[in-house]
Amino acid sequence: MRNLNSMHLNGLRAVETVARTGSLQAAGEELGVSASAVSQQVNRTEKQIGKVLFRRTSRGLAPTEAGAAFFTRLSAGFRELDAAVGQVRQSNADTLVASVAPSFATKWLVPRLRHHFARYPNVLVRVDATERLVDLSGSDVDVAIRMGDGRWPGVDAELILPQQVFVVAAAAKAERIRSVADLARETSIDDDSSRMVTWERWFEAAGVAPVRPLQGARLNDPLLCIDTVIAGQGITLAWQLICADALADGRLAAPLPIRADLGFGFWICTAAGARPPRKVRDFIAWVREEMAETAALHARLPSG
Amino acid sequence: MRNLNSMHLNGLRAVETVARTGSLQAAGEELGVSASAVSQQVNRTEKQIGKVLFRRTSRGLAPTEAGAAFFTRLSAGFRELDAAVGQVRQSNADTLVASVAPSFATKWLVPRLRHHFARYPNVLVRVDATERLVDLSGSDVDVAIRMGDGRWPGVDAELILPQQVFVVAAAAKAERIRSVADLARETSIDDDSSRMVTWERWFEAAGVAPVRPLQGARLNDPLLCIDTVIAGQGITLAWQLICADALADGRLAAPLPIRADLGFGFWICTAAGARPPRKVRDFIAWVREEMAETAALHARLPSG
DNA sequence: TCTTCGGATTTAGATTATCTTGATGCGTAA
DNA sequence: TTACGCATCAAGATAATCTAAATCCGAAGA
Repeated sequence: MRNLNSMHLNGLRAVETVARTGSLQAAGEELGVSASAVSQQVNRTEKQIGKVLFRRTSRGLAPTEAGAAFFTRLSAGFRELDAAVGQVRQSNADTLVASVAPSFATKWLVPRLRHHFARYPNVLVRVDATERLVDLSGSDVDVAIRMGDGRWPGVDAELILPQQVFVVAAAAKAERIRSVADLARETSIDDDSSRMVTWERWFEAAGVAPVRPLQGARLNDPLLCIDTVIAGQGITLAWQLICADALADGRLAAPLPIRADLGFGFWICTAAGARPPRKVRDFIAWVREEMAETAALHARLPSG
Repeated sequence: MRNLNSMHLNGLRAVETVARTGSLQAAGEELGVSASAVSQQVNRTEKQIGKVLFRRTSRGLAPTEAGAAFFTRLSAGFRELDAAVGQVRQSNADTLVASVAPSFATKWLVPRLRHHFARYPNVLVRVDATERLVDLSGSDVDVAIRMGDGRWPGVDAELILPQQVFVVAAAAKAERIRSVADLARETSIDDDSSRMVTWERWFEAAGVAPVRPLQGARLNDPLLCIDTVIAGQGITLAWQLICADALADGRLAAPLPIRADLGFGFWICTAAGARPPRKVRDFIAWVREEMAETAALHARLPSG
């Protein structure tokens, strides 16, 4: 941008408009300023460029030939800018950005996205899979689905899927676990990506005397924990969403009948106080519907 | 430009620069303002667009995905503008605009232009053939070649080809004209594109008693007059440049031996007071050289 | 040739936009 | 925890830009 940085862009816009409309008056009208202002802009730009761009005639400004090629490219440039602005503005209307945890994206959202597309073909859903709790009013994220207790500042949150927490183990290992006391002999694979699910809180919510499983790996992704457990490396505390299919097909088992309610689940969140636009309300309604099936499935999960 | 007219272009430039450089500081440096100023520009632009374009991180601004496509097009647009400005600036160096009368362009300049190109292949000469006396400092015209007495305000003028004025007629008609008195029986085809050449001034300069030729057509182009005279429609006052070839090949004859000096000729003019750039000085030198041949040719012209 | 008219330009002052500085906040690295 | 880098905010200073009215200029018409 060597040439451009020393130019007044508004001057260039004035020049382009004058070239296109043929007079200062018309250009001024299009730009919403007086003809005088346009005149000054054009003159300044001519000075900056070092060439006379218009011949002043009694019925307006006519491009000099030196200017003709210039105006063509100027117009092309401004049209491109215009299109860029138009596109990014419009993209508001037809794309929806959902920020979700990677585990939720993998296990639930992405597999169902084609249903959403079938119903709302005009809306492109972009999934922003991140651990980070994004600031809904300070980013381009329209909606977030988060695991937690629903108490976040600055968001309106609706509980869409309550979750219980229970012990899971690979099928072979599960047979050795008949009671809570047996946990003390097992190695625990802990997820530290969330502060919500801990053995302490689980024993407390389950209302049983705490025992101490052996300390195994600490991973920062619940799905990683599940995979590690499936591989027979130990046990972990899980909730329905992340282990439903592994329980259903027998790769995992829930050896104990205790499903503790830690008061958490999945919430769908929008920026506080603002009525979400249509596309977001549609998306939320769609999530609720799909969630109904998921919740029913979870209720039928084998355990104990 | 529906979208663009409501935007601050400088804001867009700020956004583009930040996207490219990755931080407000760097962008500010490139734009020559403080980081704070860039921050304000970016924020305002985000407000105008209605979308958050950057994620604020502790080591700079990172584009949101919504922004990525936008920045691509923004950059393309600004590059186009930049190229346009660069081109029109540079075109100064390698094109030369010469404003000449149509008759001079046809009879002299255009036929010789290929010599100029042969010697200065980098310089594109654009011939602006117009009757109008252009304002050399208020247009993109670098040099003008004008017929007259050299007294024009605002230009530095150099006489390159003095011209005499004499009576011409088609060969057949010329035989009937033996003396000035015979002119009274002829029809005169007058050029009124210039005030310089009139029968009154010619008789005065020739120092002979005026007679009145019959009034024929009045045309606004000396070449048109010549053609009309060649067609046998009458006589006219001409000067060497416009009738040299017709005299040489016999289509025209100059029946009288009087070549009146009206004090006019062709002058090459540049904007007053300014030393012309190299390309213009080269052009003028070239014109002088070519003119030497032309003047020699004119001296050998048959007459009387 | 004179007048008139449409448009461009100039000028000065008023109004806005923009910038700078210094303070503040926030997240990462030491 | 502190320190650092960077973004942001706030207020005043500065500079760009606009408007209005007067003026200029060339073309068309009387």
